[in-house]
Amino acid sequence: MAPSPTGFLHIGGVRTFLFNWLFARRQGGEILLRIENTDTSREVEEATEQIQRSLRWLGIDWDGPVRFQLDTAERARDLAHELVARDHAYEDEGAIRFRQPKEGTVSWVDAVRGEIEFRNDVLKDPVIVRSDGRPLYNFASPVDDILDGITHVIRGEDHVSNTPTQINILRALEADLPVYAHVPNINGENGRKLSKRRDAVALDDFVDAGYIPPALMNFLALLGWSYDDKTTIMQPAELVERFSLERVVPSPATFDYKKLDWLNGVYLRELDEDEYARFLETWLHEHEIDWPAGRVRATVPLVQEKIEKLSQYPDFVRFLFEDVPPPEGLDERLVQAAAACLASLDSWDAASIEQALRSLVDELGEKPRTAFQPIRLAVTGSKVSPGLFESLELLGRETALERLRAA
RNA sequence: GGCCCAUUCGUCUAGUGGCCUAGGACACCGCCCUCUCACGGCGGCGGCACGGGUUCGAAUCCCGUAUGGGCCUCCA
Repeated sequence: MAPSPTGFLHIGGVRTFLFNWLFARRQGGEILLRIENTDTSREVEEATEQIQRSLRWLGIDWDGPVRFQLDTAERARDLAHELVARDHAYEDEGAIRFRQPKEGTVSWVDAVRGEIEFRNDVLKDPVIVRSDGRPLYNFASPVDDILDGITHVIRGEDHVSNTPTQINILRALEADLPVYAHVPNINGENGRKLSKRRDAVALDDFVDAGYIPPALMNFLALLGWSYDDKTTIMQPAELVERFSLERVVPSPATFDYKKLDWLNGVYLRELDEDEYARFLETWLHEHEIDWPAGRVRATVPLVQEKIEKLSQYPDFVRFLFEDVPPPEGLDERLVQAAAACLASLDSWDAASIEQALRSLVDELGEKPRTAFQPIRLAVTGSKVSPGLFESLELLGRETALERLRAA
């Protein structure tokens, strides 16, 4: 995995890394994280840290220390001079250019796209070492691939046209070729390139929205890859067990945020309540919402089936943590009858509350559907809420009665 | 403009010449369940870009066209 430290990690890049990781772990191989920082002018401070943090959040790891491309600059320079000595490269205004073969073709069997062939005469002689002595990506990258013993290069399709040059360089260096796999791009919802302005693209945006790692990983894995014609839900371990480059499709995919929402909901519902509470607490903490942990934990059974993103949580249960303004225009007779009924209840639990309110509604000759709605509105301040009886139990008798009387 | 790549329901995909009157999932619509919302169940809508070949037979192979994309930096 070889990001350049020019900013936050783009979701398309995350997906490419995921394929690298799934492949390496599936094969029992090693995966390296190499930061391609030869363009010091574009380097963004913090980016290296942030990239690692994002990958770890998703659950992607790597073997050994992080490598930096600049660390091998000297070695690359030496090899460039060697190429000059052997007439495979030449000096040009202080820089060094690689001399492409002038005839014939260069081709490789791409692990996702099959055979790809370029004519050598359309390839330009690329600068491989700048006049200031720093190597450029198209040279530093294959050189590091040799140095690191890279067997498989899995990267975005935007690198397809760099590949013939890198292969020619590797051949001039008399090195073995790695297997190349060029995975498709990810498009935004309009089928065009993901745009920073219109689409959520930074991994942090997804963390903020309240997606959880295994759900996002599952979703990303399915963008351009499938296990078979039926299976959708796959935990990280299952993805590792099943991944193969042969089943990566060559055509670009459009990011479907609604499907991600659904998938995240599936994962959220599968969590046990304590895990769910931990995700909630982390998310709330990061958004500086300071609600008591015990009560947050108590809301879990009320919300787990209802929301599909953690970011929907605060609005959904706010009435349990903060005051609600008394609504206007409710059926006063009904609300006050409910208050009286609940005031005289022996035991304050959801089952008793439900039983009492149901018989009240029955006595009044109302339909449950229409009768419970004003009560919900008085108690939660909203027409949409968790289950009414469970909500009342958790709210406590005192507060519940206050709100009913105020309405 | 040159080179390279891609093209199955709105979206992600299954499909590697007969198993396809093209399967699944999300979305959407309808019904059921139901205290709202959700969950769940049942059903529905909807697709092989186009044109030529090859073949007894093509979503699958070949050619062309169209559309979309990538790259053409002393960026990565």
